[in-house]
Amino acid sequence: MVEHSITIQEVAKRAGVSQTTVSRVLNNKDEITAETRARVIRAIEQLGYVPNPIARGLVTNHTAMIGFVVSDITNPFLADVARGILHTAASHHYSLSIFMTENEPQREVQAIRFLISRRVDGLIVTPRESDEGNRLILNMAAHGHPFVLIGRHVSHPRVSTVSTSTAAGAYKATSYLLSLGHRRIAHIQASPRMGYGRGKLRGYTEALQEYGLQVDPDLIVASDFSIEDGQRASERLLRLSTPPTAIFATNDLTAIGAIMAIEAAGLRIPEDLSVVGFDDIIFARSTRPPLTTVSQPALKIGEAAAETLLQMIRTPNMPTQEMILDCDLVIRQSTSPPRSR
Amino acid sequence: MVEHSITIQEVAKRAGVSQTTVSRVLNNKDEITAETRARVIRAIEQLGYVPNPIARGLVTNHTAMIGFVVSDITNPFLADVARGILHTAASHHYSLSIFMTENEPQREVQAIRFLISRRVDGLIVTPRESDEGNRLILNMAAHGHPFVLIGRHVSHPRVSTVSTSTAAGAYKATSYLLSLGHRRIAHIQASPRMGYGRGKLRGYTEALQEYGLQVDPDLIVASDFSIEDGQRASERLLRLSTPPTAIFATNDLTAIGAIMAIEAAGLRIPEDLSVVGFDDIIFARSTRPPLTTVSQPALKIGEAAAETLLQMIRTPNMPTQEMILDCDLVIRQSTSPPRSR
DNA sequence: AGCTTAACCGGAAGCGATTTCGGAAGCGTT
DNA sequence: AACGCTTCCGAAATCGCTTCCGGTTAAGCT
Repeated sequence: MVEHSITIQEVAKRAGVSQTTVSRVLNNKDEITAETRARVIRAIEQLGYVPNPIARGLVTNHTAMIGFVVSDITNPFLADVARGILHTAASHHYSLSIFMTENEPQREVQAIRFLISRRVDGLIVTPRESDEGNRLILNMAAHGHPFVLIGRHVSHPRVSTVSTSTAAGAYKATSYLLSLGHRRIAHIQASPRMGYGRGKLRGYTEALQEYGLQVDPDLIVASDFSIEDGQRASERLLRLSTPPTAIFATNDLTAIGAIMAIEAAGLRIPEDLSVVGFDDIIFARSTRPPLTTVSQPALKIGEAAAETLLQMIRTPNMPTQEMILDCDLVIRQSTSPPRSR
Repeated sequence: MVEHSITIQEVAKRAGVSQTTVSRVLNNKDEITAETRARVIRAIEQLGYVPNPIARGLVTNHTAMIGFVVSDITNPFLADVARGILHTAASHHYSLSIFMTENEPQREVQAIRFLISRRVDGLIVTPRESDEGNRLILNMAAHGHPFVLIGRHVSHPRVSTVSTSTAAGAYKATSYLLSLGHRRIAHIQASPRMGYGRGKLRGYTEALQEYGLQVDPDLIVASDFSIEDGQRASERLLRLSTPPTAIFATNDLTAIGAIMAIEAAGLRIPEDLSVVGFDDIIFARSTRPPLTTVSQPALKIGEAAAETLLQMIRTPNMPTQEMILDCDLVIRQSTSPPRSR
């Protein structure tokens, strides 16, 4: 249905040269007289010729497409990561193909397979972590497909990682709460099926231990990365016989859920309960009170991921990159010393 | 670098048939004996063969990719639209290529050109509206490329539209404020460079006129679709000699900005000032007070857009579709009668 | 038995680019 | 004048698939 678009042949004919020559000026290879080059360029412009990347891809085995498999584009943090990827991909004339897994384990595998069958030149994946997924990644990497993983690690020369120091971030957050005087600090943890939460738990634990505190398993609850689930998790916490005086949530979405649950219970933040989140999404500023949280450079993560992926595509035996970006505690008004000691 | 992947030839050899036959079972065309078909399928499975869509695309002139040009994937409303598109695209084995314009006029044109040069089978675009963009869309549609536009209209047999009754939604919102007793109702309008705000202004105006009120140009301010810009716009409103008692914002982002500005000015919501937004993003629930807003079925918009695009791709001379979905006022706690009359 | 027809399958062309190989022309050197 | 190098360009093969056209075989009909 789409009308015939002009081919390299027609350009060649018009310029009075061979396809070979046209191809050469297109990819400016080899030497070509300034004059013929000019003639070809003129023909290209007159005809409005645009090379067909499909045909090109067939022979070069490159598509100039990268794939992004993401759990949930609706999470503002991940949307920002996507924006970063989009930026650098576009600036390198790469297109981005997105696939959402909605946190369903087997859909990660499905996504990777799908995008590879579409012949993307490389893949960025975040953030689930399943054994099956890791196996597939390893397998595909062994077949030469480059990967960059965000926030998780797989050991193979064709897979790089960009992540953030989430453990350090969690440590900062928890320490801050401790320094305010809190002793019963709950942690809303990423549910095991999300992968991804190990570092934060470690940072949380270390901070507590440094203060000579035991971690109380009652104070650790699992949640999906959503407001609703954060709400549910917090309700469980509030029902405890001796509830926490502070909640450290695995991300801002769950923290927002916590805020809503706390408010619904008729308690006040931060007077009755402090809460801190993770990610510093834009909406962390618009809660009441504004959310204390650990910021992650989402845009930079995306850009870095895309940048290293493009490098890996360009140079096949590049050594694996391991980039770790910093997290910073940003203190707003959802935290204060506990009411009574 | 990517290892050689097996081709249809090897499958054919292994199954002891011709490529033609393999191709036929792949696309289940023509008649093939159950027995040969089984043999071919077995060969495919044994070899783990996956057809190369690049090669296929070269001859069929279809890529099974659709393009999505979006102003800002970071806007939760648009992220939800994207999710809807992703859903139905994936379920039809189409992949989605996303391009962001960041609301820069010329980048819309760039995005459309880019995606078409990549040979996508069709395009979904939202929401900017520039003359140049419209011209290009018209031009490309005339070349047979199918489009579906979200929230805007271009008249051509190859371009369909899915939109929402924003005028009716704005009318409901404004009427509600009027019924509460408000008379000075400001409107934060989508800045002209965003396109897209005409309907809302109309609904707003009609509601006012129905109450016998003039629209006061001082009460209409323009803003980009961001929290920050909504904040700035609201600050201007608050500096008015007789400020409004209610603000109807063009979307939830600007409404959130309004809430922040109002609070920063030491005023209370809804006692001193009511605010209503548009879209009903998830974070409209997490502001304090929760935001009264007009909901739009973002997910459905995306799904409908993708669905009609796929239909247009499948049947070249399908009549244009015009789908209009409903908006509903959802009343939360950011609105109340004005303090004094 | 002989002929038509339908069912099933294969050969080869072609999609639009890149790339290999080699040829022609121009130039300097001996 | 002959030779060898560059420099510039073209012919043709190739990538992996679909599709057109036609051939073979078996079934059906008279």
